[in-house]
Amino acid sequence: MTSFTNNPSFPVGLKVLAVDHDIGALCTIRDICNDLCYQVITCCTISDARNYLFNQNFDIILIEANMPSNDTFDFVGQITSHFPVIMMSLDPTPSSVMDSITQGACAFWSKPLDENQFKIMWQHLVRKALSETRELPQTLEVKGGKKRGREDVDLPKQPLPKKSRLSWTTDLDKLFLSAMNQLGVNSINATPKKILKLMNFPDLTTGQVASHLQKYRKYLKGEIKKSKFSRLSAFQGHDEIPTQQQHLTEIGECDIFFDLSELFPDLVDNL
DNA sequence: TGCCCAATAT
DNA sequence: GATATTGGGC
Repeated sequence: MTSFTNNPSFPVGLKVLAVDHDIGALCTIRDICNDLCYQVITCCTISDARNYLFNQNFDIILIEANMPSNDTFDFVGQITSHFPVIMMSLDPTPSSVMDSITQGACAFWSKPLDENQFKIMWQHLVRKALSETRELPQTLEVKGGKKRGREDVDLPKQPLPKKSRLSWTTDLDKLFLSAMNQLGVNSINATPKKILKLMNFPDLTTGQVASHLQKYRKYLKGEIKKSKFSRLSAFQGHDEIPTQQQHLTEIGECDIFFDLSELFPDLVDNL
């Protein structure tokens, strides 16, 4: 996986249960999950899905909305309080989308499935964890084995870990500088909220961006060295303060965007 | 109010 | 030193 694995927001070995009567769709899901180093179990019926959930734990469940059996949505309603559930369909009618969401599903995906959606599907896991237990995402690695019933007492209750402070990794800096580049380094548009929006990084806060922006501006004014601002400088190897144009060239048109396109193809497509 | 940002705290 | 929080100003 990418170097994001050293970021606490990025889960390792996400464990997925995929339920679909369409074998071809299950093969696609299996291939994508294998590409992404996710663990995946596939099955064709709700009944099999129940058995899997009874015997082992999963991080996230993917279910075809138009299964032949008529108990799909009942099943979904029973499990969404314990797992993030994503529904999917080749034909996402308003009623099937509405039924999915009212049963507690966290998303509805149109087929054909897109690997890019899988790359960020763990956001639902993070959101669920934050809303229910306030646990940090890094505690969400596969726990394995344990059966979960419907009652909340079956959910692991760990002492709330103290929220660790953000570390501005090279990857985060790339996102930050890319956002700055898009907004204009010296532009009044380069405000924390807009930067945050462009960075599109899960759980990053405006305050954290604002704090980093403050440091970045100190660097631009020459009050601190580049090496003290960004870890990127460790391999870019020069300390002079760029003009805006130099900065655009430096950050926008070279290898950083190449890296970004690998890490965030959907982001770069939108540039 | 919400947001920004410089100063200050941890 | 790096990041989070505070508080005044807009």
